[in-house]
Amino acid sequence: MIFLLRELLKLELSNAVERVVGQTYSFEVDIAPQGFGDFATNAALVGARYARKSPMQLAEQLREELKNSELFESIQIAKPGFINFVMKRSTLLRVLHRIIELDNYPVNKIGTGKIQFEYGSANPTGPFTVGHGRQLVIGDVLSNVFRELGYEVTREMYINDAGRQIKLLGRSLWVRYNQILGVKDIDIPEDGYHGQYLIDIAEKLADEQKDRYKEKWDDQVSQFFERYAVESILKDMKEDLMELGCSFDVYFSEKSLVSDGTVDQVLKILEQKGCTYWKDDALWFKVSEFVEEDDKVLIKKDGSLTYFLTDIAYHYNKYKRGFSKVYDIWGSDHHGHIPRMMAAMKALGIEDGFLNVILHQFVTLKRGEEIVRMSTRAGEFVTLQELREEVGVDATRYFFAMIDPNTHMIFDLDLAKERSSDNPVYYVQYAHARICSLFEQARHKSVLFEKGKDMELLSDKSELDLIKRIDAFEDALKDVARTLSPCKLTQYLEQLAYDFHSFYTKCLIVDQDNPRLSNARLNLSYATMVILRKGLALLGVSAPEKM
RNA sequence: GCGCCCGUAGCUCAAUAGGAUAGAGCAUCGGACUUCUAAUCCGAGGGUUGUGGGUUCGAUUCCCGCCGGGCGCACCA
Repeated sequence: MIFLLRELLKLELSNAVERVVGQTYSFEVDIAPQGFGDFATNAALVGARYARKSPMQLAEQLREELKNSELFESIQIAKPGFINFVMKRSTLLRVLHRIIELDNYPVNKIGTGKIQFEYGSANPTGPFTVGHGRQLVIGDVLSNVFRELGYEVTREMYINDAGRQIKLLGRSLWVRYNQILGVKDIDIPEDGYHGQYLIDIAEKLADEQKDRYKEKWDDQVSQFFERYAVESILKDMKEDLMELGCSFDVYFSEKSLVSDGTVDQVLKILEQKGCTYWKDDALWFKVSEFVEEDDKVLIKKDGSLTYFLTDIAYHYNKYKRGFSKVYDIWGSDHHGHIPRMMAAMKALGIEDGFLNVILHQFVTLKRGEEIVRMSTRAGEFVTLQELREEVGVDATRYFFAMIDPNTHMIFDLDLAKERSSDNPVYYVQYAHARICSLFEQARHKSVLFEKGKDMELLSDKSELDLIKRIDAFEDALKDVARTLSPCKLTQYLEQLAYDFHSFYTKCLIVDQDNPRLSNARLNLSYATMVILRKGLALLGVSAPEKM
């Protein structure tokens, strides 16, 4: 049974449109701007071309058709052809009753099927940077929202524990270890890892192993240092994830794709389809056959595998696991990787739409007037941990969620630190804390809170605005899913908090002399609280009862 | 040179699959606490949406050119 206001309206309108125009088309229903009633639709504007009438004429006909509906108090038509609806108060209250009755906002489970979000994937060659933080938060929030909408979501992190970078990491650690043992004339390779964290790890290692590997280097030693470095760094990374409130269902090892034969399988398929060839002692994939890009190497002439090859294998593995769609979240510097991955998907016979890539732009850090340049290899960056410790988990998560992934983001550290109380997260949290204190007050003053009663007494504009906003929660979630941008949710919550704060300022909620009106307003506050909690939980941000 | 993304208030960002008067926060100015948390509310100022065209009832949004910025263009990942 439909109880959301906009859903109800859309249904009635669709029926009317079908009767009047004789066909269906998509249109919008929104909360109307100030002075244009409760809700507004562009149905007549969009439909004008199908109906072969002017928008105003069509609007008039639709109004006539809807005249007898029980939902509306009145229907007006405005300038180019908007139809504006004033709802009956009893209609507005339906949502509220439903939420109170369920003690929850029942989101329509429109999602079907198994999907996957892959994010936070990083070389285990150093701690997470703030850039990773952005990606982690985007992925985590999107996963939460898709799950809320009914999808079966797997959160996954790909661990690039193979390849040249890992060898470099092992070598870099070995150099640090030797430096600690006093070996001179030994330096980290030019393109190796120079960060302080490797010195820390080397110190621990030197402590454990003494001079066992001093000035000794062969394949076995190399492997030992690689493993030691990766394990140490992974441990720190997982701790970081826990602190940030990000959990994954699967940590997928790149190495495992070789050992379990997936890579060979993929190579065989590509060869069979004639998508590969040998040139200069290397194996190439015919990217150019599928998209306008140059061919790429799969197996290097030294026999080692490229990242491209293992990534194809990884996505083949995802496909075999039965996901209907997978979403990869990558930094924008990887955008060049998209066309060739799409080409590979085609070559493997995987249907369009399976692989979806969400790119996020870089995070620039600003300290004072200075832009902080960041590079993992040079060891010049601010870690996610430092950021989290400076501004707190709630602010970190909220800040990353509130900006569209596609927007280049400037993170002002001083601002985040010094003016932390100006962060919008506190604005939303404060609304929740205020509601909690209202119930405290009600108990204190012995004002009775009875769920689901007296709500017909709600009539102030601020009260009705708040109801409409509560109603729109599901649309906010759908917007997040459609645009793949968590900022739609933070924006909605700020709107909701704003509507609540206005209502709070204008209406005395706990009033001993007016117990029934108080109860009505407590019910409205309660419904608001339900949404705030739910929304903040989806963001992974706490909902404090006191501030 | 080619490709991807971006350009909106002084700053950080929004603006739903083209919609009505382009919105918030910070900053600036002026109001509101003897009554539920002033981390709040009410109001004011601040914009030729980088720029020039095009598409149409209507463009911040779509298309083309130009200017400016970020990022790619590896047998790195």
